[in-house]
Amino acid sequence: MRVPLLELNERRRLILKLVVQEYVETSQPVASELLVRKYGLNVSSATIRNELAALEELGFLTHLHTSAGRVPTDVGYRYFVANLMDRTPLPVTEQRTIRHQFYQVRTELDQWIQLAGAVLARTAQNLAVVTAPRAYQSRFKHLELIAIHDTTVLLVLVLHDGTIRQQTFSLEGTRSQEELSHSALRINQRSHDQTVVRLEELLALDRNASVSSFEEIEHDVLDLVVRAMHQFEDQLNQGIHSDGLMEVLNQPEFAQIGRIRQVLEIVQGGRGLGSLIPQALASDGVQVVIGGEHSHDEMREYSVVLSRYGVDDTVAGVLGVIGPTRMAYPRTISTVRYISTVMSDLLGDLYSADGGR
Amino acid sequence: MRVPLLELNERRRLILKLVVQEYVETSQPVASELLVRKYGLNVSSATIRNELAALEELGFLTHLHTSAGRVPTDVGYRYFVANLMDRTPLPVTEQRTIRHQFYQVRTELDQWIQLAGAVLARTAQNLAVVTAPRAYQSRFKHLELIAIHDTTVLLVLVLHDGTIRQQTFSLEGTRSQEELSHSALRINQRSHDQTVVRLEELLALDRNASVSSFEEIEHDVLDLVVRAMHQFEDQLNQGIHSDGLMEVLNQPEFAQIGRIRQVLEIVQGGRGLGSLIPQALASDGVQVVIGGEHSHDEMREYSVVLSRYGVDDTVAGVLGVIGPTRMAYPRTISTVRYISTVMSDLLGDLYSADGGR
DNA sequence: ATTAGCACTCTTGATAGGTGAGTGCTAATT
DNA sequence: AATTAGCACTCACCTATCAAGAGTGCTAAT
Repeated sequence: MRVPLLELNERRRLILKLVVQEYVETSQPVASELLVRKYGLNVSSATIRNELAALEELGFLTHLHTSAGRVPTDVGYRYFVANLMDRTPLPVTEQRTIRHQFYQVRTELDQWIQLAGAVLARTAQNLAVVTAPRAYQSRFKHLELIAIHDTTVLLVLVLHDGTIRQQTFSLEGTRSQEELSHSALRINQRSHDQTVVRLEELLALDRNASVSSFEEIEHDVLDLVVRAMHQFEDQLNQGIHSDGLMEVLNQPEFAQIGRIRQVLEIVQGGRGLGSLIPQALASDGVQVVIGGEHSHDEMREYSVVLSRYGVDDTVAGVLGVIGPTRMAYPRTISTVRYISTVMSDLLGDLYSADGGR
Repeated sequence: MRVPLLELNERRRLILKLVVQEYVETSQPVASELLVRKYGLNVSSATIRNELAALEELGFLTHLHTSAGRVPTDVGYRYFVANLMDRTPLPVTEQRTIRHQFYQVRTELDQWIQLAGAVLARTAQNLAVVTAPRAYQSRFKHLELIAIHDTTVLLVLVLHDGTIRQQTFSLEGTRSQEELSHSALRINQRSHDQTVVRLEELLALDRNASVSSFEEIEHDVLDLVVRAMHQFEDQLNQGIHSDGLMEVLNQPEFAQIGRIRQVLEIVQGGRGLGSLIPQALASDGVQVVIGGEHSHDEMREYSVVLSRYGVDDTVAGVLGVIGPTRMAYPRTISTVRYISTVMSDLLGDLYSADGGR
């Protein structure tokens, strides 16, 4: 219905669907005879062969060599995902198991990310990627200064989106914890909910003013804060958490180390992912990019299923799965969709309607 | 000198050394002819063959098959490490490069760990592992309570050893930031530098007292703190940071995915590592365990070079390298040793003589 | 003690033949 | 017009065989 140009009759749709499902399951080229036997089709294998040849002519299937069974092309997978696959959500029992695990560790953001990666990787049997949720514009929320010893101070910076940065720095002289706490209080009062840009303005203004409202140490601390926040924004695409290397090792596609190296490069270097993630952040629902549809050559042999998660226009991250084009799309898509809603719910608890103040 | 039983004459020592070096470099079995040609030995290949046969008889070398060159056994590597290898420290230029990188990111502990892993993996061309430094007994240092919204509060817990834990929790009613800060202050004053055990006693005492010195919310928070600290101590062997998968993929030993899976299991599951790390923590200097010397079967094909790093009896972690027994021991050992001193120095800045108060 | 010489062993790579799975086509059937 | 039985054909895959080459181990000479 959606793509009348590529409309197929019922039988061809069924056959294409079966070929995709069978190939995804067994990773073996699918033969005409097997389809007839396994699925009890009431036609002979010769008929199926004719249909397979037609589907190949139309670009949905290929051959590796003359006497091999059929294998879906990227176009075939795309048609399957768009028109043929069952769109059943994740079984309720699985939903419960997953949600339960998240509520078990309802404590730390980092753990949610780890858990999302682990669950995704295990259920999709592929490599999972999760980015930390990021506020659209990071705002200062709170800082603490803690005397470590003598002249060393630990700065703990809490941003509006819940992320925490810590770093140590050295002072010229010694300060007591009381003095540090006092400085922190003064900074917190003046900087609450400010963006980096605003903080920089504030800082510049104060430096030029004849009577500064900040002490020297407070200036230094704010400098650190500004630098940390900038650094943070630059890291947007960095820090992609991944899991499931063990899983992909079991996929026959990764029997040769060359493929493993490729995937490792994609996940670590992230050139190919780098462009997909902002795209997914800007979209709603689950995005599926199949093999040759990728704009980056290095990803032409892989498929990616991504979804944004987060709270409206407040804070958002991306999670998804990378695997060979021979991927269990229905299951992967519903898992990605479900986990993204769970993560969104969890974030929602953190940032209610008032936007996290 | 050290092991008179296994004392070898000069020529055999030289030949064993050359075989090990040659095999480590080329990963090809070493032939008698090659040794003569490449190293200009003033004897014939037949003589070398006799010596090789003798070294094999003594257990230092093997054969894969009759017409193959010699390969060191684990015993051979051990003798090499103990008696033959050059013990030159890392070249000063490399030392400077490495130290420079650490001072570049002199901010966050997590970054030191990451950097140590990255540098180790790259220079040793193998898998690097780094555990976070842990205080021998974790003590409470400081906590902060930050109002996220309505009833949700972010608890930031700073431990004595510089580690930071964060988690959110919900309150019954609403509290202002001022109230929360006040509670935090009260807890901080009473709990500073206490161990978990002591905190629990304090908490129990206070609960039984007719007039409690803590408010209800403060009890709840302290409960969370105690639980977090316990959880933290249980995690001792967890959270091993690793790096260098890309590196090991280039080693010919890992041409088959079976080996990759093995190594991944060692690093992730850490059964084999689990017993080595406490051992390394309790020792001084660099520990080398070669192949069959491992007590865990799963590690019999790998060698491990580990070193403790840290400050005296205050805080310590472990870092090292895992690779095939065919490993560049001199280089790996000096790198591990050097990076452990750098990390120790950095930690020393954090915990000076007074023990980090 | 050393070494030249040589037989012997075992890997590696190439080649060839056999097998079987699966297609594509043709002609017969419904 | 669609379906199908029948069969030739193709190609990957496996196995066997062979030749070449590398390297050892031994023997006998130095």
